[in-house]
Amino acid sequence: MERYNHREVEEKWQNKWDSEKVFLASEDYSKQKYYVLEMFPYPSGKIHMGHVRNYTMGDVVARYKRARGFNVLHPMGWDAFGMPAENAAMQNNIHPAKWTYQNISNMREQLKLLGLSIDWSREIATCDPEYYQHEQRLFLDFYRKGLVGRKKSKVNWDPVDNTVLANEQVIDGKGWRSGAEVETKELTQWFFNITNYANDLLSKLDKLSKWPEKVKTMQNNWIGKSTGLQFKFEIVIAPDDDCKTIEVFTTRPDTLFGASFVAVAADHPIVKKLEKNNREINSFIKECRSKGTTLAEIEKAEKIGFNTGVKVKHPFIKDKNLDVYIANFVLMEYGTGAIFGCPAHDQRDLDFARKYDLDVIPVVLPEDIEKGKFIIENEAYTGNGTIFNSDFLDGKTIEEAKDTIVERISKNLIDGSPQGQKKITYRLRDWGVSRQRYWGCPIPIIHCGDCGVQEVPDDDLPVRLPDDVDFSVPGNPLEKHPTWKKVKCPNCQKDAVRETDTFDTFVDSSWYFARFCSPKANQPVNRESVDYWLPVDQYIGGVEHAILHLLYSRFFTRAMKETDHLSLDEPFSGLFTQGMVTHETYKDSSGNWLFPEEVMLDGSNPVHIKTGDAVTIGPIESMSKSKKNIIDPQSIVETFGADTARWFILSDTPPERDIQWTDKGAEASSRFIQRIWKIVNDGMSIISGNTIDEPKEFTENSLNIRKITHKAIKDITDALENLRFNRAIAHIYELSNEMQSIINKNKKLNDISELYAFRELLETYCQLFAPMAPHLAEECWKIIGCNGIISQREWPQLIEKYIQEDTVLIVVQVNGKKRGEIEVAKGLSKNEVEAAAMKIDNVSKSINSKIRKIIYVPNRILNVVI
RNA sequence: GCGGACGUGGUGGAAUAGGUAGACACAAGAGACUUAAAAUCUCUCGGAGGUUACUCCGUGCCGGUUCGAGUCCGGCCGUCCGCACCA
Repeated sequence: MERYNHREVEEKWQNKWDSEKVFLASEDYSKQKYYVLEMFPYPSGKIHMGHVRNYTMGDVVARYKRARGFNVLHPMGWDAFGMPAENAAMQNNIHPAKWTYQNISNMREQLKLLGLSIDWSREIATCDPEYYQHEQRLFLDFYRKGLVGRKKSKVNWDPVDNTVLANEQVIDGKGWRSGAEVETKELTQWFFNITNYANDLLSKLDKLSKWPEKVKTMQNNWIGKSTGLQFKFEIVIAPDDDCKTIEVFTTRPDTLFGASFVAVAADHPIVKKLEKNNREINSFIKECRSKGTTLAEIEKAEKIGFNTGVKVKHPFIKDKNLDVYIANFVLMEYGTGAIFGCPAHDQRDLDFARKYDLDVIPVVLPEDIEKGKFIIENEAYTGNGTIFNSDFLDGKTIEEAKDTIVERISKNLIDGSPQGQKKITYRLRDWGVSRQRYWGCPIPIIHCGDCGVQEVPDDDLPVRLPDDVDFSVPGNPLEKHPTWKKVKCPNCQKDAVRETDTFDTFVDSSWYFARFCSPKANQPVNRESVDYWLPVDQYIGGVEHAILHLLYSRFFTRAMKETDHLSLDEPFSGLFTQGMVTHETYKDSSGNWLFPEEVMLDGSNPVHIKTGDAVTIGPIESMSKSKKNIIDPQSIVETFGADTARWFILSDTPPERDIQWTDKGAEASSRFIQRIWKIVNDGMSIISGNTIDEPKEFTENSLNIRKITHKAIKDITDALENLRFNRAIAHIYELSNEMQSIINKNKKLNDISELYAFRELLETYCQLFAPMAPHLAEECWKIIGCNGIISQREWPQLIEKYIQEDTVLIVVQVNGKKRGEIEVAKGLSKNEVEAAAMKIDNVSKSINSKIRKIIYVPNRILNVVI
């Protein structure tokens, strides 16, 4: 027997699959389809272990479903627009397109080495005008349907580089390149009106039964539906005569009598008026903005406020006025950008009240506390109770009080309209898609001084990115390009300018799954194709996309339905979110990170290979370039082969959890690949290579072999159906151990039924591990003399009768503790099992008092309670 | 800060419906084969006690429900992820 040579074998079968077109999806729409998709990669240059994990999982599903007879669509493409290409252009003076396409071609080669069963004929890259022209078409279709709008929004502005910064480019409030203090600036930008669908996106989550609960919960919270009261405070002391009211939103109208202040966002319209001739307010607002633009930063920042001097009238307490503060924790994006604060029953309001010495008036009394003894210290009371200190609400429950307030306030009229009404608010905001960058899909709009916003006419699509761009000066190259933006207005033919913003790359990835169905269609999608292939049956990717990408895709699907491109709402019927790949980290004595290949073990002490210096092993973290704890998949594939890499990445760790890459584990996987090869070869020799027709009768021994075979079919099929790849592999190990022991016990099999049973086992074995280690499986299939390509074989059929047992093992407990076990015929009565159990010495010994009751779970457990 | 998850031997993990905790693997140790090594094959492997039979303890911590809890409930501790311009 020759040692298994992964280099030769893997290349051979990859070529064979290619030349036989084994993995092309069929356009025969009468077949039952299965669409499996992994989130497509950003072409950063090299594949990483996260990709290996993601694409291997998808590949196992694709191969398994193909074997189950489905017409499988398993495509691959590139999320090819984005900032890194522009950074490369600036740093290395290489054109973003050139950089991107080099990376794509490099990564494509690397992916091919993994032996993925991908239909490469459908490959797409989002930076290709062939792709993005259709995105422009979709944008215009959405625009006409009112799904697109323009509004002002804030961006991070680097005043030195004169450029907009992404959140990740702002480090400690400073620009990453210039180091300048980042400012916030308002720009008019394009938005998709995702909030139109807020309720639909929320309510249809329930129907996504094959999505992880946690992702649905996260989306649910993200959309953040809340029902409350929106009402106007009348202003008593105003900044000017135009300001008559401030409108607030609250989910706790029942606490209105506990209100002690009103707070507005720093960019509330009223603040803009106040700010004009007030230096103090001006500097306060600057301070608010310096705390950062992300939600996390804002909410982590210390709660600060500024008393504006404006006062409003309490709607129900005569002569009571509330001070209006500007507060950094009130957000313009949510509700009305203004709130009333009830410190006794909201922690944030309480912290604020303590800081500025405001009244704390409790209005909800907990059930078990007396009125006089209920004191709020430093913890707000948010629980249930009875309303008090609240005039006409006293004695009511929270719910009753809410209803009463809503009713009363809607009857108050201000200038003839109700002072307030019940209102549903969402946390979800419209999706800002404008980016002031070059390497993205141009937004197909023309701005005319006279006619305003104009669509680019259909005949002029696509709007292509210019090739000749200059990255030597900071800022958007499209803006700075000498000619590109200069066009005639399609309406009046006068001079006009193109929109120089490009799309957020999330737009590109919000519909690529639909494009894969008909990647060459001359409209965004071909209706017949998408109607057949969509939805994606199994989508697999990182949990970091649980909210944005998935929500945007769900929105796009709805918008494409409304514009007659699709006929469904939900793009992904099954979703799986995989964990990350982690590795130990290493640091040298001066605290520099080291690559794993720079470290070796001297005895049990890690040392630097070159210098011999001691190395500290740090915590296990997800692989990242900055910490250098990365393992290059290509070198793993070269050393051990693709099957080993695939095997390791699927073994042991459940797919949704983080997996730790270890050298030992990779070596063990490699050894196991060799072991399979040996078992198959040894197996062939104990049946002397025989092929036997199915005999009429089976010996006990051969029935045992068939039991092993069919038990394995059941276990591995179950595991794969549920994406429990680690368990599928554990069952392969188990099966291998069984086969090993048959081989050890029998130098040669002679009985016809045993020969038949063992050959069945050998063939089944190869088929069962084929989705995980496909190259090895093809080669083994050939060695055992089977024809054709195993990747095209039908999945082995489970025959139930071979795995049926007539006896069961029943555990006998006394007071819940195991005291023995008995093997009895299946389906025995409680009395019979009881009698058998009492015969066990250890059981009768431990029953030292009267039996109180006996619990019997048929065929499982008997518990004697004394 | 808000939201979401996770926590089981030296290690990764298994336990599908509340019913034998530790499948399978890694590491470690012992043995067989070999002139030797590698490879391969076989066995042991949560802790404590006991010659064996077996007993007690044990799934982050504290409490609860139950005949029975890794699994369900309440509270805590720890770790990780997301937070709208990274993709």
